[in-house]
Amino acid sequence: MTQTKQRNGADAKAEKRERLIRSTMKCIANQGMSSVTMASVTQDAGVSMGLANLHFKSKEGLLNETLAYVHDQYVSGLERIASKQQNSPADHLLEQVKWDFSSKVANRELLAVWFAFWGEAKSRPTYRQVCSERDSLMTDRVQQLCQQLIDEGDYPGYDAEDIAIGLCCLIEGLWLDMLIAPQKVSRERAHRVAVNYLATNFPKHISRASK
Amino acid sequence: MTQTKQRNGADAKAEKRERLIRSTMKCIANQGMSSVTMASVTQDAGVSMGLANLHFKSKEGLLNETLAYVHDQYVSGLERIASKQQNSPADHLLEQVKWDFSSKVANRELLAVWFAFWGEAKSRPTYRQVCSERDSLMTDRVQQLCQQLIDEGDYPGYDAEDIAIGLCCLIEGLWLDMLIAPQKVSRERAHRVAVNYLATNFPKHISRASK
DNA sequence: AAAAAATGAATGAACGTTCATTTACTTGAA
DNA sequence: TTCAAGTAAATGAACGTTCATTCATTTTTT
Repeated sequence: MTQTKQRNGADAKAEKRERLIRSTMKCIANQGMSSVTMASVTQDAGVSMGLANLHFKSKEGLLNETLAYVHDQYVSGLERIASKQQNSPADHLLEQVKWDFSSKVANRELLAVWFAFWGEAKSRPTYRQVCSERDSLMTDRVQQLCQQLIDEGDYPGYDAEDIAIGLCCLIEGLWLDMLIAPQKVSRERAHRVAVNYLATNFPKHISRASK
Repeated sequence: MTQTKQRNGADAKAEKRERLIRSTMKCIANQGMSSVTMASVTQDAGVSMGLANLHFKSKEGLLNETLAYVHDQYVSGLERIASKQQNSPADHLLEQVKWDFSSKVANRELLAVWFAFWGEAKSRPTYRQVCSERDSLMTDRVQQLCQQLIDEGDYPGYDAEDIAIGLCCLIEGLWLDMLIAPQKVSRERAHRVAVNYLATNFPKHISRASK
């Protein structure tokens, strides 16, 4: 008897939900968003076709919940890093960057899912809203930290928002290249490039060798 | 009688081809890749459904040719900038960045098309190959220019490839934010952020005010 | 007149959704 | 504890729709 069968109803329901979402992610990564079908998702999850509609009402619902799932995962990572007492804004930034290129975040399946939704964002306001919210949460926090560094050090002519947007966009662009050209842009290289960005902007606080 | 009808056969054929591709781009941007249909594309182009299959053999063929079309457009832009006699590597880089955030390149319809293909790239080797080729052409050129600046100036510990990848990824990430959050990342801001990246890395060659 | 370009209705495969039915779990009285 | 009644979860075949593709026919160009 599997562990599944020993759970009670509520847990089983939640587990099926998550299993369907994880299968959706796998299908998006392996087949592409435009080839995802309810049949392939439910088959991968090992459940009947009807169940997906029972839990998510429709395919659209399943995709919306999948985006919400990866969104929440990322946001809770942000929160977790912020809640840890950091030694300094610089360390906080470095922790953030380190996490953004950890295997939890920057693995190709998850990146493929993000880019699949980004690729549809222009024509789907629902997707765009969730994606831009993730973007704001990340940028706003980074901007605060950059502002602290600017205030501490002597960095004339620096605009915290521009620098924050630069870091966040650099990270997203590095993710793209990890997806498209993984042999050229490895996780290590991507991380190094992002740290270099910080080191070049804040030489008094962060060195190129930082990890 | 329209201009179309006055052309000869070969020109008319080429024009229909391009019109179908442009309609495909419009449909990808407006409806999303996963909602593009042969019916919507041919209706937008004002031709019969059969014609698309006549010219492109299949929907897959039409999408492949659409990607090739935007690829060729970008690459010829690269070539054009490179063929112009530039005063210096720094000017060349600035010209490149300026073009990357011109309305020709960084308009939301075209960006939506790029991200639609990027979003499917993991599961479609054909797309990935074309996309990574564009990436290489861009990065290689930027890397050469960065190397020239490093050789000219005194920039200890600089790795041209890392800096080049940084610039290219920053540009791509800025494109993403222009697509997802255009009210936050305008064309002007994106351009400024990219120039700042160059100015911060090469302070002896490029100033923040550069355009 | 011959060749090329273009049409669009017809075809059949693929897909999302539904719902009558079955299976599994929970509850509470004996 | 036991068991029956009630509730929730899950099934999957059937249905109707959508879509890409085809091809006999028409229109346009050479």
